[in-house]
Amino acid sequence: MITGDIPPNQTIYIKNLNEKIKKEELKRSLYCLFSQYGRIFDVVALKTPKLRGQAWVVFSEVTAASNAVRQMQNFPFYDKPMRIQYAKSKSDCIAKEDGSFVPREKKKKQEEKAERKRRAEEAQQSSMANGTGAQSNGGTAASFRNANTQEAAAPNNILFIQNLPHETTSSMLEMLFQQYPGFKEVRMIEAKPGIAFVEFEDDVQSSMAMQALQGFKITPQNPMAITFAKK
DNA sequence: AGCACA
Repeated sequence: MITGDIPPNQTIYIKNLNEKIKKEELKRSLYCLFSQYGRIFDVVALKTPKLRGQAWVVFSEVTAASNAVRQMQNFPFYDKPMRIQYAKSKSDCIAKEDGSFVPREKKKKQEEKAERKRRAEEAQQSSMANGTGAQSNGGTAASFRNANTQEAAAPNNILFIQNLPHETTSSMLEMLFQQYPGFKEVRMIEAKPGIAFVEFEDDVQSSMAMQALQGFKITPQNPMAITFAKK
């Protein structure tokens, strides 16, 4: 198992990222790519010699992180398969929320280790208690994501689009999606307004389109919620 | 390969 014995954490650690991608673009793309699994609090990436090619994505829920670890394992991202694990420690932005944050200063390695351990234990405890602190802002793409958080779909060349205005036509969606490589077709169902399926050649191309158009608003009230279609 | 938050 690639996750080894690292306990579940709401933050995932990603390595084997393409080091040529600029930090800001990398963070944006990771944000888009992983928002399908749940609400993201933060994406951390540094280009220092020790930390390039790696990133942390902080989710609001451990379940979202678990889906992401499973489903996106080895996903080809900028031509390199992502290697994903749970992070080894709690992210600062989480610690700040739950009050356990202590600004770090230079410490000896011994103390550092002890602190790691303490934090990991804390993380497990709080995932047991499982009080959900995330408030949903109903009506946005977030609520659709939440619906999919427990059972996320694996990457697929077909995208499932929700929250479209009922007036949306397939030619409108074609205009939007055909600008991305690998586009094949849009399918809508008369009897089910508000949703659509968009097919691409493969799942790399479909996920690039998903990243680009996630949350796209046809009207201000209708941010698109894009997930992979279920197989 | 590499586990941070400036």
